[in-house]
Amino acid sequence: MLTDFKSLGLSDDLLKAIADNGYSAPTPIQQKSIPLILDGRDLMGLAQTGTGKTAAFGLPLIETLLADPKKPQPKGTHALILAPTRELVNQIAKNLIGFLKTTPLRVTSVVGGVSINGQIKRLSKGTDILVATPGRLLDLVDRRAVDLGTASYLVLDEADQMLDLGFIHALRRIAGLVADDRQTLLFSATMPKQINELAQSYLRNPARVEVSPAGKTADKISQSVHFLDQKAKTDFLLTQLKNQPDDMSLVFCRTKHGAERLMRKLAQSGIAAGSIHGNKSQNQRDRAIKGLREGDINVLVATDVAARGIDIPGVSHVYNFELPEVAEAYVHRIGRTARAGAEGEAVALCAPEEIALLRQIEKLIGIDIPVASGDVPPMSAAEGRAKRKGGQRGKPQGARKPSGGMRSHGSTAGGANDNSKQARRPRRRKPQGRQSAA
DNA sequence: AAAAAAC
Repeated sequence: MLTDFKSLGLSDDLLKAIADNGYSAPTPIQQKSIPLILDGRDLMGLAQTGTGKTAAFGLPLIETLLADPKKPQPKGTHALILAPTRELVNQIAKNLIGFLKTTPLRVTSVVGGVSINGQIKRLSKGTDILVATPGRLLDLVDRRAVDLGTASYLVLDEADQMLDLGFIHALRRIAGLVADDRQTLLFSATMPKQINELAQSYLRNPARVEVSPAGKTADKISQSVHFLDQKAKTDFLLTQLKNQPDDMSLVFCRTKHGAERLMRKLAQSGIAAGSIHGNKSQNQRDRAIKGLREGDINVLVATDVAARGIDIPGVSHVYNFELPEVAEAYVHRIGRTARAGAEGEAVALCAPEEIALLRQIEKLIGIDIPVASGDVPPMSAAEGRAKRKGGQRGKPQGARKPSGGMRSHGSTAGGANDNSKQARRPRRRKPQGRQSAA
């Protein structure tokens, strides 16, 4: 059965904008999310990479704001969208602007790494939708350049990362500043169980839309793994890249230094390569992505700054030159290819010391990645035990456990069995206040 | 343990 955007409850103006932007039929995450959001529900939306999550929250948000009789206050904003990297914020804003051409709504994006003055000036006039990275937003809050109290919609893109250690502090502060009776929307392709629990405290009577199990990789990505020593990886990658001179590749490394070093080696060997990581200026970062997009380079070597959300059409290969420490990052990295129905290839290079990481990734995505070359290293006794036991991912010491009491509010002391699904506590029925009142 | 995110 064919569902179109019109039947999802969007108005004619927006339908025209959707068509003008080249969208024909809504994706499953859009079909399921849009009516719920228009209905005013809080939402947890989980869907594979490249299936249109931005429009899944952006379109109903715009529709709602168009119907909203309230005018934004001076310096105020109606809706706040947060994302973990500057590039992703800018991309979201760009997508939204595409839908707003025929409307009076204003989108403003604020990120670090660029002058703050223009952002202050724009915000002084108020905005309907504000897209931001957390650090710069809080800077603007401290300068009294933005009033979040008028924001009655909060969206967290890449929600599991926004709720993880590196962002949670800023996020809590921001959530305490937006309107208490807001509508909250969380979206991601991954949602680890521990983070999901924390996420619930930001939601009020939420609907959950899960198009496929969280962590599942996109269908059109063909995955493989090569086993080889760390020192053999560079030559291997060079051979691969030289065999596909017309393809567009993204190569992920574990560290900024490693990414820079690898990019130089590739460039010395005649590959048109660039790099992107947090040690580069924003200008350099933007140029690197633009370079890949416009064909000045074929290969972009990156850290996880480029792992999530970034949409570069035409990326045919994603190489995991080093496997990520956190299994979820693998799902996002390879999700830079095979977007919007395209096909793509994900190639992992696994050194013997990375085998445990590989097994964690396979456990998360629910498949064994086909071995394309090299010998499968023998499983150590410790790994054997861990795999048989199943259960815990990550370090036994609990490196990713949220610190302090940040998630203690929900589960009562003791927290006996975290695996008991729904049975444990009745907080669904009795929605205690969300985490928001600072 | 690394990366990201403010100056």
